[in-house]
Amino acid sequence: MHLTTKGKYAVTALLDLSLNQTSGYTSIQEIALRQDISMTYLEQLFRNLRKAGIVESLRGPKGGYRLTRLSSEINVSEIVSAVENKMDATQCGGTADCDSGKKCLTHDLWSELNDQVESFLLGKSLEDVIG
Amino acid sequence: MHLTTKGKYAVTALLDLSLNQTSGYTSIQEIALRQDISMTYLEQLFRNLRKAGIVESLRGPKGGYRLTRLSSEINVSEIVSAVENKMDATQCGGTADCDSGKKCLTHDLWSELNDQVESFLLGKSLEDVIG
DNA sequence: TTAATTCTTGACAAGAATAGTCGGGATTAT
DNA sequence: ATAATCCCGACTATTCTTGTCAAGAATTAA
Repeated sequence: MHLTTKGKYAVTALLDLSLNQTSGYTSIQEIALRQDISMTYLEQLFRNLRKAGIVESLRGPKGGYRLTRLSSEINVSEIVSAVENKMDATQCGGTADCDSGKKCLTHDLWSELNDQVESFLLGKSLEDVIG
Repeated sequence: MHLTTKGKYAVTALLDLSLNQTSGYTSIQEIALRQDISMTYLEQLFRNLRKAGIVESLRGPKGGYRLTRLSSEINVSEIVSAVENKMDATQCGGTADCDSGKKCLTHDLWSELNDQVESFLLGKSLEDVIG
């Protein structure tokens, strides 16, 4: 299971987007400055957030990004999943063939842990986090 | 948050130890063979498990490791903590000074996630995992 | 006592992943 | 047209994981 700065930056950036929401779009530069995150690195993350349908973009002056949904309709799990490689804690990636075809000793343990984390993050919307 | 093969190997090895418990000690080689884990890598992990007071060792022939407590009295959280670098999900490591002295936007979120994971793993003893 | 076995320790190395950079291209408001 | 901004792919540096290795210390069995 990995939760790295990728996921954390992404959540932070979207919270920033949510908090400073105007009628228009917010540029990556603004977010990068406010949250002290490398701008070019943020660009990479926003590519994935866009592919995942969490934000939409407009190019050119006055361009930038905005949320596609209300902040109450976007949960942390989908944000993290969009940018993070593998949150799955099982060795086999969930296929349960971790011990030469069979389930290994610890499969159910890590699988349960996945469920715990997943359901916690699913239940947290951006709005919830803002509090 | 990191959960890597270190933590998983450690739990697997201790489960193996628990399942194949005799009156004496079990060598790392046996465990490595049964669980298909690099022996020299396991040695490293057992150093930490020993420092953490989870296992005790005896050198020489008939030597090896054994649990210091009943498997019902050893939980997964302490095993993972013993070998894994940082399970803490917050950027600041819990000190809450993540945003130039103040709590960052996401501090409470990751802190809560920590608690979730921690309490889940604390509640799982080796015996529980064996089922 | 000697040899074999096993843990103990520290240093080293390969590979992968993260974190971040860079240069150029496409699009759009003004 | 020009400047702002997103878009994309490739590249690099650093860190972490995942080991390996060699030498040493302790213990048991013969």
